[in-house]
Amino acid sequence: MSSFDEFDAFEGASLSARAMAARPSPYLDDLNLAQREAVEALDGPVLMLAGAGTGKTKALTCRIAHLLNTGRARPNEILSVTFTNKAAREMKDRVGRLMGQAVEGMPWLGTFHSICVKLLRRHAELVGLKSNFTILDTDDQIRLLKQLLKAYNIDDKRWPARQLSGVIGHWKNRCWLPEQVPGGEAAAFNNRGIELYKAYQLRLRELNAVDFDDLLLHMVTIFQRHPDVLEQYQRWFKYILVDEYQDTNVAQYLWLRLLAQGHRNICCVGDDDQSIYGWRGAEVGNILRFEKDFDGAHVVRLEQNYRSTPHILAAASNVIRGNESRLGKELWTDKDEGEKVRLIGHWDGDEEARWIGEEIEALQRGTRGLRPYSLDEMAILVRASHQMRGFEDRFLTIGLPYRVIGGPRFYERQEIRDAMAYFRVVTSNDDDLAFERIVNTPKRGLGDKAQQNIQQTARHHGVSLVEGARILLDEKGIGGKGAKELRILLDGIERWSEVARTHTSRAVLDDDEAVIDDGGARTSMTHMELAEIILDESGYTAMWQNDKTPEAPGRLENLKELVKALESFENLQGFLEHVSLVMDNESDAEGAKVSIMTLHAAKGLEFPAVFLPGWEDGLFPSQRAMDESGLKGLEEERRLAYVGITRAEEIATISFAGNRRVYGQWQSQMPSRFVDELPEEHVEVLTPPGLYGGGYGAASPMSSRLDERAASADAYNSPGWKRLQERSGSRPVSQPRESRAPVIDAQAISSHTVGERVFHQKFGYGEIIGIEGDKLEIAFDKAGTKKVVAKFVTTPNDIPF
DNA sequence: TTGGTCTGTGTTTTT
DNA sequence: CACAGACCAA
Repeated sequence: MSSFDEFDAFEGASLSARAMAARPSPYLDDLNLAQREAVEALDGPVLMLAGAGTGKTKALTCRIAHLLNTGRARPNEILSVTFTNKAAREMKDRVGRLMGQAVEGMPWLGTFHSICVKLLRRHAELVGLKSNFTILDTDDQIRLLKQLLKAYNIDDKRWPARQLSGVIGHWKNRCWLPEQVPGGEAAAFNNRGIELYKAYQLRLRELNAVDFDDLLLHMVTIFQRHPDVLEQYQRWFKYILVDEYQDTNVAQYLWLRLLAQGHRNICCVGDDDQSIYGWRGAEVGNILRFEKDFDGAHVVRLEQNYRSTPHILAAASNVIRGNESRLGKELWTDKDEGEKVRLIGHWDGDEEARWIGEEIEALQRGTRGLRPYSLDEMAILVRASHQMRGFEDRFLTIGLPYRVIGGPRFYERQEIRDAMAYFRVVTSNDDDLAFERIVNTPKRGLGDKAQQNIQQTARHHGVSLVEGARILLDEKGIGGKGAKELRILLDGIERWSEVARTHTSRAVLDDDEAVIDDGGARTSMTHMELAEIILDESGYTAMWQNDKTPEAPGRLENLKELVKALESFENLQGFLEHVSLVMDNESDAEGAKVSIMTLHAAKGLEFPAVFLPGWEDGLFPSQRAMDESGLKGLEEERRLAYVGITRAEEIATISFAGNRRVYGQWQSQMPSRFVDELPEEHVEVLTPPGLYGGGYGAASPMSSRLDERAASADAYNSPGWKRLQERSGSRPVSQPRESRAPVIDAQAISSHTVGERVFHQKFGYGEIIGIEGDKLEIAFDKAGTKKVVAKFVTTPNDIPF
């Protein structure tokens, strides 16, 4: 059924193994003692505790190289798991480089999910699925659950599908099948959670579909119920490596333990201090418990840091010291001292954004004896994504190029999901969830009622929605505009499906071009052309072409990109199989830009200069984390702080604001408790230009509870606050708002007039309502009134007057 | 069926 | 404040 090329027969083992073992291992010379120990301890369980920036990936890839080089295993016998595709790719690259391109494949180096898909496609029938099952994205999942709630007559306003999805996800992360959910959880989702979970799983099986969590859950189930299958893989995977072990959830842990049970050749790499995904099921306990789970485990600590200066490391260490349950690690470096961690308080969030913008420009120029930094070397790491807006707004007005990392991923975008839904329907006509998504996109006059009709007909006849729709049409159960449009759509699907079927593979030359009989005219096309035709004929492309919102051109661009991405696949089917798991967001590489991202997104990255704004209690540590998870939550927040600080190589700048607009309301803020955990001797307190000497809480509106807190003696006595007061001293109340003279672009001034219609990259169309130097005040059609720099605005000539 | 207005809500996110 | 989802009127 499926090809077993990853398992090709193993011949001449001992001789080749011996020949391999005789090879030199030059890569070992590059390692420090601890790294070398971790690489050379090949057999038995190994826990590599790798602190931030200690060369973990290096050790991991060398270990793989060593396994191959000593002939312990061949590339296809090593199971090597990561969490992200990016990490998997990087490891593949680096192993390839170490081995001199000699490593073809490493078919089992990948994410938990992509490896599980591969395995599950082989054994799908053991959990009642066909091997061509579809993987649902979150949209599909929610839609399915909504239908379920409706069927169960549950008010989805009081009990939203999102919440149910969360509950089920939580259980799946723990590896509980519906019948295994413990009694203590029975009250979940209004006492009906377990019942609904069971129904959901049933429905998924009917649809021949799985969600992301199922990929692991099903594999664990299969391993547990079919010892013969498990044994086959236990024998095949001679060595197991796991990256970011602190992020594994129970399901992943069980999966690994089952596979490692035989030979126990498992090497887990991780850092308990960087466990920041507890809220989505990761169990720090997995790494804390490792030595108990794997008796006689060899524990290696990587503590020499190659990334940051001593001041930065000291600051990070001192913060993380506040956590109770740690395996214990102390990072050290032989780097020169460098700059102290810089700490600065601001009047409010706007001030903070303004200051950081200026500081970035100053670093760029190279000031105070520091080397000049390129924008690519700088990053702003925030706790919550809504903090990004302030920086974006500010950077847009001053014309500072930035890039936001970790926004909606490419394949999560509406237009990409829509397009993929079209492809899904075409490749498998019975993909009901995909059909549902596209049946009225673009608008075809097929609203709720018509769709319900189709659903009913389909269910009544026990067929797919596409089939049901056809029956409904034939029975004249639907009329008017909808009927006509539906007919066109169904005919289209039939036509495209035919092409997709006849056009099987690009790899086989003879089949390269599909030939369809189109009213006597012979047409041939590639699957890329087919994709374009689907999007055109369905009216989907036209929908965005007619859309006047500023995002529309970008969406069309993305669709083009999607079609281009098809090129590297054999056919639509092959594309769909991979895309849901593997597609990454596009890297907009052109030009140096400051990166803005969340602390979570920053894990694993490093930058010479890092800004950590918004260190205020309630924001960071987040109030919610503390309310919901108490001390555990606070400790995770603290690890987040640790991750943030350790991203910096040379300069770390922490800041907080005394006032911040939260949900439109001004609130006064207290400095984060983490600020007080910074070691004073490694911190330099900076003074913002124009910091009021008067104090933070006093001048702010007395409207909220937080306000009272800030205005109380407590706030003034907080050490972080005191320290700032001492160092910054009193200053006159009036001060320049801008420390730099505005640069005036003479051309810009002369080329715009009030009342003119203009176009802006980000905000779309708008009308100029004011001009101030080189800044234009523009009332945008969609984005409201903003001040932007004139050079970012164009006068479109296709707009009359 | 559509689109507009209203109401409620409001971390972190990979696959 | 800003956005999504629900609800209601045409």
